[in-house]
Amino acid sequence: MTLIDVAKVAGVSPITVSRALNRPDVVSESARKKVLEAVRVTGYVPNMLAGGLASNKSRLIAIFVPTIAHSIFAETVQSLMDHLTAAGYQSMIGLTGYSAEQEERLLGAVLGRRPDGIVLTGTLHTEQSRLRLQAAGIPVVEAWDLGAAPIDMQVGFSHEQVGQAIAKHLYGKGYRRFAIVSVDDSRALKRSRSVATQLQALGIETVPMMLLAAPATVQSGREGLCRLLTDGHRPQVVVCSSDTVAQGILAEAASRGLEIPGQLAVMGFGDLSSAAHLHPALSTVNVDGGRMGELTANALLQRLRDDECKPVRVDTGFTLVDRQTT
Amino acid sequence: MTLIDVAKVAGVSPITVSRALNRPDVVSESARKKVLEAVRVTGYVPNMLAGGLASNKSRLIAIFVPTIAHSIFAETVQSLMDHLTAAGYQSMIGLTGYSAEQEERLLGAVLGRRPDGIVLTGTLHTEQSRLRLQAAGIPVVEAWDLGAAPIDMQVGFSHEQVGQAIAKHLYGKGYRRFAIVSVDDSRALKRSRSVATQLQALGIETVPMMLLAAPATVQSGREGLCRLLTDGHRPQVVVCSSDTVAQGILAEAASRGLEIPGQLAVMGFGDLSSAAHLHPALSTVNVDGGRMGELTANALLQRLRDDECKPVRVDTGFTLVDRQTT
DNA sequence: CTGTTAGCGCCTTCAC
DNA sequence: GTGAAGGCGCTAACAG
Repeated sequence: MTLIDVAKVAGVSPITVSRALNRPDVVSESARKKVLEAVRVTGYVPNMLAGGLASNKSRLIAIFVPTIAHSIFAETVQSLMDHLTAAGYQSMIGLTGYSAEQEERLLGAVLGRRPDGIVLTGTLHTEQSRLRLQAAGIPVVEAWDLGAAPIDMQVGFSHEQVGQAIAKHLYGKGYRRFAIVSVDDSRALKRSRSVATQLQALGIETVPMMLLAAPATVQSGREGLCRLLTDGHRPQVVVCSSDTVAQGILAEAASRGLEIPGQLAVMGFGDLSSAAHLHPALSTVNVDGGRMGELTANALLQRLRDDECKPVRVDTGFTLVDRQTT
Repeated sequence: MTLIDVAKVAGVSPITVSRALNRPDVVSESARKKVLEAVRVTGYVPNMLAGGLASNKSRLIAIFVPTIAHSIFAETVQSLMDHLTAAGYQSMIGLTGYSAEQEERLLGAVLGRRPDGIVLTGTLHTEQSRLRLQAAGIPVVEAWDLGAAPIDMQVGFSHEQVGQAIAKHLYGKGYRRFAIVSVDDSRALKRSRSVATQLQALGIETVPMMLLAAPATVQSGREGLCRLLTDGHRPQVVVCSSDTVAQGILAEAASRGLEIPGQLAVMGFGDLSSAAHLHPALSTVNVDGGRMGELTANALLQRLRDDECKPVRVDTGFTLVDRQTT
């Protein structure tokens, strides 16, 4: 079934069918009716490969995420996809979480589909990849960060500020013996280092930090606490690089009979909607992933409509939620 | 940058470039080298829209999932995508979790990309959608179920058997006062009803069942237990339609000071890798989502290679894990 | 092993 | 408001 078949059935020229489907307002009422009816009768499904080739527009947005399972970005991606779908765009998810080599292959394959735009949630691992992205000449939004040297647009927050907020808040509550359990990922490290730096500025000399291999798992969180205690550290509060790590800490603490937050307070980090029920006394820094997805979609769609509009840079902020009674 | 540019640089004809890239084995060593070098120099990225249009093969697999955030299918999708990527296919995720109307539009849009195959994880909501899928004439795999009237291939397990296994196991442990908290989703209902039916066969007359609106959330799980208790039920064990619901039950039980599993035992259901750390005494029926993804990919890839191979129907089974000490 | 020819299904441009 | 011609970038089929 092609446009031509539909045109024959409708008794108009192929181009009129195309217009009736893509720019209904530019076609007469009667022509549009005939075409729509013919589409219904024939069960015609427009071929977007052909359409994209001819128009040089794919109506496709590529979304890069480190992983999809238990991802801190899940809400963002869901919301982003919803908003893009509503605007008539489709999304293609690329999983970057593995080797840098695989990431480059993936980028090549995705770029081959000629997406109209690209969203990055995690970070691209190689400079080469960043260059190819730039070379593609399409709008790019980096989400979940507000780092230096943006490729194009950014929608996110400052990981340094998160770390500072955590340090100040916990210090203000009177804690003096800290520990950090962090995944070895660039943004997680930004937050963790910022916590340590700020604590030092407040006079806390030593802040033991356990570094775990990415990706974060509950299991690695458990191990983090184990090693901390084995090494002889006795923190009053553990700052985690993510809620997943925090969950591991909580599980390990439970199995050791440690009272939360009395004997050990825990601070997590993650998406607003995912952490709420992990533990009644788990404090967290929350980010609204859904909103970030929406803002990302808006930034992209605006640029897609108006190529010359100024590049967006949105600070979505974050919220420190204290659930500790102490 | 087009194939023709590369051909000029390499000093061969366009078709040789095409072949060097797509079927390297049918091209001479020297030609291949020249082409690869020219590709490197030019930074050429093949246009898959054009390629797909010409060859009538998109190297694209569509994956339909109800939702991506906190999804029971996350591991399956991740694994599936990994395996498809390794085989040179890209995946396009469609989110079906909302209105039936939206689902039909989505299906139309996705079919417009001419995917080479389709994977369904959740169920399609309308008959119309099923028909369009059949009409597309491409391989379809339904995952996470082994229901009657398969569209094409199936990789999954029997939800009825899950229900029966749960009922028999808990009855065998001596429980006599049951309750079910289930989400209102076709497969969840299959499991929950099967539990109730089997319990009745074992002589348990009344099994109160709380039905919650989909999608399952931790919050709805909490409410399920609240309503159960408010209604005067005092179950020894609550069977949940998913781990997410179970998590809600656990949270609510904790806030009421109910001992798990002494005062209230809980049975969940879900993916192997996600439930492990929710609660030390949470029993579950586990399904290996990663393996299901792999088997799904294999079924699809095999069919894609050999169009005439017999349609696959794989029972992946499930595992009942009892973590209760009682 | 390599090249030529033709066309995939649609949209752009320009004319009416 | 509608149509005719041409081409988007690539590959199938056939020829050499």
